[in-house]
Amino acid sequence: MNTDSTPPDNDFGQNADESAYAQLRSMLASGILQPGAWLREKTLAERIGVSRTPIREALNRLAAEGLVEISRNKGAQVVSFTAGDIADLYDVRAGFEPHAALLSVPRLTEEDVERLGLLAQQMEDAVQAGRHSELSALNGAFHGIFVEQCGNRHLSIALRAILRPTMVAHTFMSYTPEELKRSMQHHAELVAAAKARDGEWAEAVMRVHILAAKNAVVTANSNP
Amino acid sequence: MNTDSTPPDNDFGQNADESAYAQLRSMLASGILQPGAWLREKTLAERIGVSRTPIREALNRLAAEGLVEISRNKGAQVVSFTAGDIADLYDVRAGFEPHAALLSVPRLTEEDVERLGLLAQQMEDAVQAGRHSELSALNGAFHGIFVEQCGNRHLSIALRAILRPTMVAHTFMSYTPEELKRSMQHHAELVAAAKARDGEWAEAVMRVHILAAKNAVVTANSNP
DNA sequence: CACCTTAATATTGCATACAACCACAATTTC
DNA sequence: GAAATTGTGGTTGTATGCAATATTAAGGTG
Repeated sequence: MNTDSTPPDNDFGQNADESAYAQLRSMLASGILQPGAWLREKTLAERIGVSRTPIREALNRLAAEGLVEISRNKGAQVVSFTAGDIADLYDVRAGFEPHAALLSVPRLTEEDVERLGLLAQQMEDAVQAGRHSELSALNGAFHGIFVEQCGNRHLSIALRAILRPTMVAHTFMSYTPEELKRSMQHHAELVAAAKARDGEWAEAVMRVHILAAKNAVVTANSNP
Repeated sequence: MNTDSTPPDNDFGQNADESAYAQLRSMLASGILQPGAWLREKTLAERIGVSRTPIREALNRLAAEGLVEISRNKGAQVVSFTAGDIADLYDVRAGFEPHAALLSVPRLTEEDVERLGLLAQQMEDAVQAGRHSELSALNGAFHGIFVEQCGNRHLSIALRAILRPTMVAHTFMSYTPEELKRSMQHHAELVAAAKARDGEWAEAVMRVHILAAKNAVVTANSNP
C-alpha cells in the first residue's frame, strides 16, 4: 500500500515505526528540519512512505525526548532553544558527563574503543571536507558511547536526555575554525584515554571538552 | 462512542489521549499494575473507555519515560527494577537533586511553598492512616516541585527522567516505621528551608534525605 | 515418551475513515 | 470603516478494520 509514489524512499529500519523515527531523527540531526519548523503529519507520511500512524508514534516519542514540541490540535514543531537554554545545557553536561566518562572508560570493550576512534576520525574527515552538518550526529554517537557504557542505567537515561538536545541545536555551526580544531583534539585525547583505560584522564578531558564547547557556543551567541 | 459499557470510568482528562496517559500513570504509581505485569491494549482500552489508539500513544509515552517496556509484537509490561538498579537510582539522585533544590528554593513562588507544605502534610496523613500506596504519587509531586522550578530546563528534564522510576518502584513499601518517620521529618525540614528561602539548607537536607532513602531501600532488599 | 510440526487463537502493527478542531478569510452588521 | 460572525480549508484526534506476528495447544512421528 506504500509502493506507489516512491520505492520506500530509503529504509532506515524494517518496521514502519522504527523507520519513521529513525528518519525523522536523522532529519533533525542533519538540520534538514530547522528549529521552529512545523512537522506536518501528512507531509512526513508521504515523504517517508508510511501512513500517519507511525509518524504520530515517532513524533510522540521525539516529543517525550524533547526534540520536538507538540501543541494539541496544532501539530508538532522542532524545538528551538534560546541562547540561555544552551548555556544551561552545557552546565548540566559539565556536571555529569565527566563522571559518566570516569565510570565508563574502565568498562569499555575493545569494539567500543575502536568505534570511538572511528567516530573521531569521521568527524575529523567531515571537518576537513566542510560537511559540518554531519557533525551533530557523529558527535552524538561519540558521546553516547561513554553515556551508554557507564554501568548506571539511570545515569545513562538522564544523560541521554541531556545529550539529545545538542543534536538539534547544531552547535558546531557556530564554532570558529580554531574552536573546531580544539574540539577535534579533545575527541582524539578522549580516544587516547579510553585506549589507556584511564578513567580519570577521560573524566578530566571530558570536563575540558565541555567547558570549551560552552564557551564556543556562548560567545558565538552573545556577540552577533 | 464510549457511552455504552460504563459512564467513562472517571475522567482524569478531557481528551482520550491525556485521560489514558493520566490513568495509566496513576495505576502505575498506586501499584495496581505490578512490575512485570502485562499491559494489554484491548483490556486497558475497555477499562478506561477509549479505543486502542490513545492507549497505544500513552504506552509509547510511558515507554519513552521508562515506566513500561515495549517488546515488539509482544506488548508492554511494567518495568521491574533489580535491587542494584534502585541503588544506582539513588546514587544519581544524590548527585543531581540537591543541586536542583539549591537552584529552585530561591525561585519558588508563595504557591509553590504552600503546595510543598500541603503535600508534606498529605504524606504525613497517609502514613498515619496506613495508606502507603498513596505515598509514591505524593512524593513524586513533592520532589517534582523542586525539579520543575530549578530554572534550568535541561536539568529539569534529566531529573524528571530520574524521578519517574521511583514512582513505580514503590520504595516506601519497604520502609520500616522508623525510616518512614525520618523521611517525613526530612520533608518537613525541606518545607521549612523552602519557607526560609534558604537554598543551601534545602540542598543539604535533600542530600540527607536521599542518602537515608537509599539506605532504607538497600538494606531492605539485601536481607530478606 | 520426547520432540518436532502444524493449526488455532490472541495480540500487536499499520492503514484508513471520519469527526473534532483551529486558523484565517470573506461577509455581515453596527 | 471597525468589529463581530460565519464559512471554509486544512490539520489533528480517535475509532476501527485488516494483516502480520507471536503464543499456545494439539497432533503426529521417531
